Amino acid sequence: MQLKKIKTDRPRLADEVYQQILTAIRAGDIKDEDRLVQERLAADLQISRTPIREALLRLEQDGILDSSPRGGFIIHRISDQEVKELYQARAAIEGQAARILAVENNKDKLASLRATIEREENISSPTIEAYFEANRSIHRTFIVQCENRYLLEMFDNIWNRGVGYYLFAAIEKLDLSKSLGDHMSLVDSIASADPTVAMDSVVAHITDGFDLQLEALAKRQ
Amino acid sequence: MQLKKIKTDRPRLADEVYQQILTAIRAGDIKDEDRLVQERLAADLQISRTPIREALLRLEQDGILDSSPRGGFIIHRISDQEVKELYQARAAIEGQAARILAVENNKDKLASLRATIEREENISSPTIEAYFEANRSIHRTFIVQCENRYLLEMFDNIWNRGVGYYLFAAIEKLDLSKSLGDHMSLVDSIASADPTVAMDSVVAHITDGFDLQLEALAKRQ
DNA sequence: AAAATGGATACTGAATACAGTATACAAAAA
DNA sequence: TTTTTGTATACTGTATTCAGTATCCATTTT
Repeated sequence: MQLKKIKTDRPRLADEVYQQILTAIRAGDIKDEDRLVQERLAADLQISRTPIREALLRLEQDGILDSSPRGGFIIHRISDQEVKELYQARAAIEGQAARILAVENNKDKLASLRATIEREENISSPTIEAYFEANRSIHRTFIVQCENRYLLEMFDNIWNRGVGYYLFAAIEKLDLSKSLGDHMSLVDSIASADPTVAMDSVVAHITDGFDLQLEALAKRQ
Repeated sequence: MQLKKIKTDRPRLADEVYQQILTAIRAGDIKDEDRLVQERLAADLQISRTPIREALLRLEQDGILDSSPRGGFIIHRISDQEVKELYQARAAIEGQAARILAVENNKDKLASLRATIEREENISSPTIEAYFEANRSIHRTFIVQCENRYLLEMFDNIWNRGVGYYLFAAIEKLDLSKSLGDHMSLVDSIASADPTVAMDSVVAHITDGFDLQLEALAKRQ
C-alpha cells in the first residue's frame, strides 16, 4: 500500500483573507469608495487583526489596493496612463508566450488551447464578470502552456490589478462572436511556427481593445 | 517663498528590514545555509518581531527567500529550469522595452542610455558584485527610459531573484571589454527605429549569457 | 463667510503574549 | 546497531495591547 505524503505546509489565515478580498473585489462587492479597515474586517471575520493586515499589505504590494489618507485601504484608482502601461506589459508577457509556443509548436498544447477557447466561450450567463473571467482563463492558458512560472506570475499580477475594473474585458456588447474568432486565430498564428507572426498576432489582439477600454473606464467615472 | 509639501507617508520598519536583508544577500553576507529567524533578527536589530516578519514574508512572496522546514527563511535554491525561465522572462520584459524605445526613437533617451553605459562600465574594483550591479544598472536604464512602471517592477523582481547568485552576471573573467561592445550595440539597434531589430538584438544579448550562467551555478554547488 | 485652532476619534505600526506545531535529539526497545 | 518513542526546544502564526499619528469636526477668530 502506497501512502501519500501529507502536505504539512500550514495554511495561513492571511492567504485566505487575501483570496476573499480579491474575490469580493471581482464580484463587485467592494466599491471604489469602500475603505477596508483592519479592525473592522477583523471583527467581521472574527479573527485578529494581524492576518488581515498581512493580507492587506500584500494586496497593496500587488498594486490592487492603496492605503487611504482617511485610514484603511481602497481599490487602487487606475489612470489612463496606467492602463496604457498595463497593455504594454501584457503585450510583453503574452507576446513572449506566443513566441515560445510558436517555436515549440506542440500539437497537443495547441489542441488544448483550442479546447479551452471553445469551453470558455460557452458562457451561460453573459455578465461582464463572466466575460472577464472567460477572457482571463483563455489568455492564461496560453501562458500556462508555455510552462514558465515567472511569466505566469507576472500575468496573474497584471490581471489581478484590473480585477476591480474588469480591465481587458471592455466590449461594446456582451457578444462573444467577435471574441471567438480572435482567440482561435491566435492559436492559428502560433501553429504557423513563426515566432514573430505569433507574437505580432497576439500583440495586435491585445492592443485592439485598448481604446475601447479607455472609453469603458471613462463611462465608469 | 514656495514651501515644499512635506511627505507624510510614514516609513515602515518592515520596508527598511526588507532592504537591509536584500543588501546583505547581495553583499554575500547571507550564505545559502543561513536561516533567517524572526526572533533572532529582532534581537539583532533591537526591534520587535512584527516588522521582521512582514519583511520576510514579502521576501518570500518575491521569490527571494523560502521558509525552511527547520524554521526561519533561507535563500531560495534556484534550479537550472528556473534560470532558463528567468532568462525567458527577461527577454519578454527587456525585449518589449527595446521595442517601445525603438518606436519612440527619442534622441535624448538614447544619449542618456549611452552615458549610463559608459559610466557604469567604469568599474573601479572588478568584483562579481560590482559587475552584477553595473550590469543591472545598465539594463535597468533601458526599462526606466521606456517609462512603464509595470515593466520596471517586473524587471526589478526578476533581478532581485538572482541577487543571491549574481544571476545574469556570469562571465569568464571580470573583463568588461566584451560587455562594453554589447551594450552599446543594443542602443544602436534601438536607434535603427525598427522594433523587431531592437528586440532581437536585446533578446540575443540576454540569451548569450545563459549557458555561461548554468556553468557558473554548477561550479557554485 | 472663511480661515484657523483644538480636541476627540479612528486607525495604524509596532511590541508583547500566548498557544500550537515541527524538528532535533536523547533514551528505550527491538 | 537500527528503529522507535518521547520530550524539550525552537519557532511560528495569531491575538492582544500600547503608543503615536492623521483626519474630522466643532468652535473660535478674523
